[in-house]
Amino acid sequence: MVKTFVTMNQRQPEENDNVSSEPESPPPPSFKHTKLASPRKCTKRSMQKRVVSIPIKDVEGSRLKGESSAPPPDSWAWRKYGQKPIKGSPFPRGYYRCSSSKGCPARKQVERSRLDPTMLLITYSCEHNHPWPASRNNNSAAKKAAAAEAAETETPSKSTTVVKQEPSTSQPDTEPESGMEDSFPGLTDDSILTTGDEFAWFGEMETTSSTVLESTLFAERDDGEADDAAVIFPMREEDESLFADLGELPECSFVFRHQRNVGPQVGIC
DNA sequence: CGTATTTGACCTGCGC
DNA sequence: GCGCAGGTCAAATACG
Repeated sequence: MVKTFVTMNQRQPEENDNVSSEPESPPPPSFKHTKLASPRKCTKRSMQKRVVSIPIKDVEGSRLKGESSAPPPDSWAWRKYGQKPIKGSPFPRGYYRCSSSKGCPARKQVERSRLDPTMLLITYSCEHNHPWPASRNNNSAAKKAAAAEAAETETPSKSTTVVKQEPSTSQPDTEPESGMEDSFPGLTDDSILTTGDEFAWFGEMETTSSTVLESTLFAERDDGEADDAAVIFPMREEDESLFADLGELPECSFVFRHQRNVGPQVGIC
């Protein structure tokens, strides 16, 4: 339901490789067997991230064993590969790797919001320009997730989209009232859409009810205090046009069909 | 028995 | 250069 793409460009200013036509080679499937730096290079330098915040109640159906940060079900299979306590946060962060297909570079981190423990912050990341696997729901995890989602009886609600900053140290959620353009003057349509293709898969992410988008992209703002800023804005026409380009993705339309009954945001895929 | 999760150790990046 | 924190690995364990 979230339909914004964000490019992680938080370090070297010259890192325009996010929009480069020279895609970085995907990591070899075997890199995990070593402890070399390549995987980390992938995550830090050429990784795109997208942060989604959703109410925990919306994912309760999928939570297991009272886990504090169980991920909500979505169309992809995720395999947990780690969990770490985060400094300053009472809640651990879970690390998940995409298991929908072999060699899938996508990862996501799931943690509770420090400011609002009722919210789950989910950071999706994928190596820049790495194609998202065409297939999905092709393993037991995906099926389980789908089943959990199906079992979810809560009524989808709200259609508010929130875009906020999320610096690496994590920040509390606040709720400015201005729209995206006002809050993020440096953010152009280009800055978002240039990664749309690479993040096509993300348009498929199925979440429930309200959605919060958070991005470190905005952490580069002028005053530096924006770290704590979150911008909540209703999905509007310009936003729809912003996401319109993503509509060309066939699977995106799948999401649209899937959630067409939950509100106008489903049409902005 | 195969797969997923847990968890301690290890590695890397970054700030001081 | 050092220490800290975040991120990942991989062995052990749990689960279906």
